[in-house]
Amino acid sequence: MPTSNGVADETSTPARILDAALASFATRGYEATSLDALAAGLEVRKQTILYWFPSKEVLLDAVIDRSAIELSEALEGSLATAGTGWVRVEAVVRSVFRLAARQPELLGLVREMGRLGAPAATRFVAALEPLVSRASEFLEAEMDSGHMRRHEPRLLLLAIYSTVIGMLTEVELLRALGEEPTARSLVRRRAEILDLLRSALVTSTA
Amino acid sequence: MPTSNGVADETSTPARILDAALASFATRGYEATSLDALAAGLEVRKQTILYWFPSKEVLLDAVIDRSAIELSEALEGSLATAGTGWVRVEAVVRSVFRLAARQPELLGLVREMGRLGAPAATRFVAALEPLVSRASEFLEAEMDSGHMRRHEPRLLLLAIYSTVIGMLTEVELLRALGEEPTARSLVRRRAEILDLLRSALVTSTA
DNA sequence: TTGGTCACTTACCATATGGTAGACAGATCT
DNA sequence: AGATCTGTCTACCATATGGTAAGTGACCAA
Repeated sequence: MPTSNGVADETSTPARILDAALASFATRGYEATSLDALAAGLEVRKQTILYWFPSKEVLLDAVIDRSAIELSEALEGSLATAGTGWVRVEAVVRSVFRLAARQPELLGLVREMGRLGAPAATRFVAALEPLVSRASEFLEAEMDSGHMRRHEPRLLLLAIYSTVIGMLTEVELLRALGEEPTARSLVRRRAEILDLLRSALVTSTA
Repeated sequence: MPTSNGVADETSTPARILDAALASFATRGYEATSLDALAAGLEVRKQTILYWFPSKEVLLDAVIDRSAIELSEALEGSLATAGTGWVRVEAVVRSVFRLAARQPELLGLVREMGRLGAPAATRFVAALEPLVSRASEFLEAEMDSGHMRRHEPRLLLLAIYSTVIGMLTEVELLRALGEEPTARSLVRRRAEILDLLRSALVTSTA
């Protein structure tokens, strides 16, 4: 049986397995990822993977858990920013884009989650539930106090989420639209999203 | 060799295969769909599928082609609506929601396309290219004539697309947010999207 | 009647997949 | 030194997968 704290070390085998699995799940997808291919990329036998994670599904769960934590930590900070409603929304969107530049696999996994069946998706959503609740409550409070145009808070959240994820993960569509995955393009996409959201949310012109 | 016009008839074997494949590709995903499972659902031997579509990839291409045509036909009509800029945008969004109620698999496939590798996604995007160009040009013209707030047309298109698709296909997230997939919920989601888009696009208050 | 085509079936097959059993080297403990 | 534990490897396996080869009965034209 594997030691429980083996995952902590960044360079340990289980940590490397998690990294590779996250990357492959995010790009190729869960079903399209084979343990053999994963092991080959790590220069390790497949059975080593199964030693640390007794099944492919357990591996997925581990990836989900770790990613949800990283995602929460990255966003909760910016969600706690000071300032009026719009400033805070902008801070969160900016931090998502920063995250996408630093760890694109994380966003890819988020997208993949929406596709996987109930067990995995539910686990992921459950892990992010506190973040979602806080964001939803924040939006509602800001609308109550008149800082933002009135919308259904949870649906607004879904709309923001979908747009941001779309702008960051729809690589084929972006290519078809002439947007290559460069840093410059990322900045343009961020500006566009912020522009759209501001005009949809802000009540009075600054 | 199969006869080329076998697909035309709605109840023919190839047409039924296409229907089942579309449904499974849209919900389970392409890789997670096995020809055996597909055949079992149709009460047909797997080899019958391979008789009409010589490989799984060819079957996917056929599904893509047929779906792209249906999608184009459904949207081109509403895109040709008369009226000012916003009215036409609203008409298109409404027709997408109508389509989602009638043929939810079609929207599911669209979502799946963004996930599949270059060959499939490219084929799909290419088939929809005329529609995308026309929509993009329309948006640009409306912005030039001052009917709409200025945005990057292609990125705006992607934003609208992402939001609509998200509202219609993010079933797990919607459930977590308390939105069950009922007809009533669909109406609320549509209202929310239209509200968001209107405030983001329309220049003068009506 | 016969020859051929069409739609589909039964019988196989090579490969890849997730997963199991057990051996083995090195470190750690007694 | 001997026993135990840890991490990895070699060897194997049952199953599922996409795909091939060779039929079979129905229909149809000559």
